[in-house]
Amino acid sequence: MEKKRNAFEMNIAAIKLMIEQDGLVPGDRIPSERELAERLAISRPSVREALRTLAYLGIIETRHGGGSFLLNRDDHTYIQIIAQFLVTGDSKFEDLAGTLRLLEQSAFNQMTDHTILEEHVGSDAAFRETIISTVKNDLFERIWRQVNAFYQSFGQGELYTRAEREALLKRS
Amino acid sequence: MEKKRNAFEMNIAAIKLMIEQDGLVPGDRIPSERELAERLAISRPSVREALRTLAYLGIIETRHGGGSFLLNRDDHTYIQIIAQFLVTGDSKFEDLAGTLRLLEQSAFNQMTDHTILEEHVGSDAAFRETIISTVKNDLFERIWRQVNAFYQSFGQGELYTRAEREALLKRS
DNA sequence: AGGTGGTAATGGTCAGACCAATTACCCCTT
DNA sequence: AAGGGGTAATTGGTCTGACCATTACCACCT
Repeated sequence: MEKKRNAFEMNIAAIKLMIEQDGLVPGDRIPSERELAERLAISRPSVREALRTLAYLGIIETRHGGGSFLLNRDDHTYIQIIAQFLVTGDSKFEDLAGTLRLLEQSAFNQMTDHTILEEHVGSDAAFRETIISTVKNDLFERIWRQVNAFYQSFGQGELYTRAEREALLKRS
Repeated sequence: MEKKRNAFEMNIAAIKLMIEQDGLVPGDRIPSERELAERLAISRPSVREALRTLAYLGIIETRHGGGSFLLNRDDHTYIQIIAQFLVTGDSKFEDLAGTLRLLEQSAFNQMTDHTILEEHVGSDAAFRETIISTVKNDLFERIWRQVNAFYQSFGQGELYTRAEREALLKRS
């Protein structure tokens, strides 16, 4: 008997259920706030609290005067949200570079053919991007991309020098 | 010049900033909705929309009549939220295990002394936890912990068999 | 000092209003 | 009939105020 839960979470679940039952697909418009309030028998402020959360998570997009629309899964931003809260803690900046090195090293080690990196040895960004892309793991890639974005936001330059990149290739 | 952003997201950022500036730590009570509305010069409904989102993400916890409290980072529930939305689609669950393996492999490779792992070879969880802890990188450890929590939420068992763990040690 | 009750503070929810932006529609012109 | 323009309706954005439910606080009584 734990169906109590917060009414707020129930509202989110109800909206998601309604979206599913109505057979809405990404790009479709969901009912207006006033219509949702009526169908769910709750007030518009309550509907808005749920919709704002869904919008923050990237599930939907709201356009002033236009309505709310279901977004594609690729547009979902919860990964960014997680990273945002992960990084804004007391983690030190040098952790960023260290984490990037660890991620890229593990990706590099699992590569079977390193020759495709030779053409990118001149560019730090392309070199590292190529390494990550060979993993063929979407979650891993998104994590790396987020950490890298934070690293870049600090205005840092290259993570490796050209000599380091060449040494990596020579060693393999 | 893209500081426009949604007022809603600015409110969330403002609340997070206020929490930081006030030096609040997990467990502390944050100002009441009415006080927040006054300090941020916005209405209570707007404050609530932001607070409900933070509560849904597990950043804060609200108690009816009691107030809102800052939660521990470990209590954050965005992992469950992601799972909730991700699991309904063509979720690539295997990405989880793959990402964990990559993270732990990179951590393992940069260890200089593998002997401390011998006493934990009997426990998959302790074995992997020990590997990660040797990195001494807070951000890396938090990322791994989140991904691992996500993996555990699927009710999965051991990531490696005992034989695999022993083979790892023997090879080093 | 300990328990107890009342009161204040706080979150939960709602109704209604008004503004801003967009969309839909109808009418007019050509 | 087709196109364009302008107005009305729709929809999200925000606020005010109110009331209830729950909790926290504190003075009071025993």
